[in-house]
Amino acid sequence: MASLLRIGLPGVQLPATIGLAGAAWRVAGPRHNCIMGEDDHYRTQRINKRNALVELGIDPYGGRFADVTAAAEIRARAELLNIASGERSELTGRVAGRIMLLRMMGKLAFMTIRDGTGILQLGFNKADLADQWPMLKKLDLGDIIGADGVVGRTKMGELTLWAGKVTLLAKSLLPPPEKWHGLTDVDLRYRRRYVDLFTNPEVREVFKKRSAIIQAVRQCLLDEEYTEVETPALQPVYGGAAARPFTTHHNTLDIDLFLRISPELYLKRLLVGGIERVFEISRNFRNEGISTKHNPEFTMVELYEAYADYEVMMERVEQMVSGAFNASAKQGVAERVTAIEREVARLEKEKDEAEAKAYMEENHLEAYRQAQAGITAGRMTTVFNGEVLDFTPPWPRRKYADLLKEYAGVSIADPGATREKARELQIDHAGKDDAVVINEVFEATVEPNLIQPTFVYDYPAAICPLARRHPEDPSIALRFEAFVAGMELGNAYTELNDPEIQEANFRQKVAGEGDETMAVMDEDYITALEYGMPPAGGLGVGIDRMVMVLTDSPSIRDVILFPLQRPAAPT
RNA sequence: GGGGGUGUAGCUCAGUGGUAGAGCAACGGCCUUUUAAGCCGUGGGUCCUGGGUUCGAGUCCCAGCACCCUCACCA
Repeated sequence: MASLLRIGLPGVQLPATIGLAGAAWRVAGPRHNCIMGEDDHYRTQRINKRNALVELGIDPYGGRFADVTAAAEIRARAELLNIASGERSELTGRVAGRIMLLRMMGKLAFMTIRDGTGILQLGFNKADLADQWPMLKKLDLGDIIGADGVVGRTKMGELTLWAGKVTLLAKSLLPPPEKWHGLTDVDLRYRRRYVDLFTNPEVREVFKKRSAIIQAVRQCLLDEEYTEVETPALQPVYGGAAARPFTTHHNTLDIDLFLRISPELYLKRLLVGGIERVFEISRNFRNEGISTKHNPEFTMVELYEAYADYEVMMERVEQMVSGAFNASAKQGVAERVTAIEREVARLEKEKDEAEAKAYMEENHLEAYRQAQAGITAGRMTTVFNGEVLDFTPPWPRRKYADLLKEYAGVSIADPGATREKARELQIDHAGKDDAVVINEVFEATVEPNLIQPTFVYDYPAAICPLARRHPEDPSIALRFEAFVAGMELGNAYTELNDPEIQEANFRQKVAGEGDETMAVMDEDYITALEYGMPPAGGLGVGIDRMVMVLTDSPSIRDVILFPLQRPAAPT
């Protein structure tokens, strides 16, 4: 991943400044409780420079800086002017951004700054800058500056804003990471995501895509006349999933509350209330393990549609993922191919064939080329963990029992054989219900093989207390899960709206589920069903995982800005 | 919780029981066309923590901590 991070623009950077509000900077002293050794000479030197700037009458933290032109806009406008190398144009502009690279050369200086749209080279010469030249020498990598100047090209042809005036907008007190490798320490990247973001362009791209994906999902549902709602995250009774909740306490009411593990039971209350198509993009909290696929808080879109069933929900999954694909991966694949090819070419030129080849393989160039070819042919192909995935609807629909037979070699109707298989797989099945054992065998044998997007439908009923039973086989529930890359992406039911069966299911203790059981009685939910809930299809899709597969991010922590971490040890 | 790996300068990383290293960054000097990257010089360390073995430990042993990967549980 480290080398991947360096695709694209060179990085550089510097952590944000903390706790320097008001006049505090005038007397800044050592900061305590810092994670790393930051009370060192790097910081001291920068504080000294900042103080020197104050002496020059400069506010080191700037202020409003109006009428800024984006770097990308400067680039686009310059493109139309056909400026020759070594020439300056008539085009003037004002830009602002963080100093990423800095090359001081006697009476001439170049900087590369970055704003939200990209990078731009600034050129300074002592004659043009006049009395601002001493100030320039007090600037460091990581500082945020503004510049006014005229657009031109250097002798080497690089687009450059030749600055006549420079404005300090924020002095940076901490040194940025190494400019070539960027910040690669995984722990530090998450703890100081702000540094990761301004250092590593690919990271910003992932989160821009995440935003675009969420927008696409929302738009898809709004287009289908869904209403977006917000339901409680603080719940007196938790439910809607098999998971352990976080507990908390409200002081005034003096009651214990749970952080929601799922919005399901509230959203279905809204079906009772007559909001017939309803969805929520909600944060859910599950007090369980952390892994590459699990963060204790994660984002789901859940939706419920009256008079529909789980087959309609399959179409909704395909619609949402298609929208999300077009909003993110489609462009991303082309960009990745270009970026990898560029880096391979550089390595071939500057290093050797072997290194270039290794890079090519490490970054799955062949898979990306295949995916791009697929897109050109009108398919929704992308790459995740080196595998080409094809999201083009319709996705394969496979019956749970058939897959169990295919991969585990056992019949869903033969608990004895299933237990035998469980023994073989070294799954502890003693004292567990048949359905639980079957599902554990399914998870062990089938799920890892579900690489391409696939709907698995008709689950054992005992593990689906909120789903309607199959009309012809009460041991089967009308439920499907969507899988991709061996990962569960979504889960859907034809919803159970019979209050008596629901109540019985809540009371049913399924052996082997441990603490993570869905059998938590919710009296008010039963009451709601007794008023009458329309038959409905319901669906939940993990947004984080969707972002993972659409951005080729191998860990869920790569798509969550601030994943949960143990607090840094005091120093 | 089990297994594997990592932890050395601000960052990225070398380091073979015997004086703690490189590149970038920083500081000083020179430099008007650089593209990660001019030249010369200088400074910079709780080698994750605590024990142990040893004449001597960054290196070997034990324990702990943090992070990553993986398995188990879950979405």
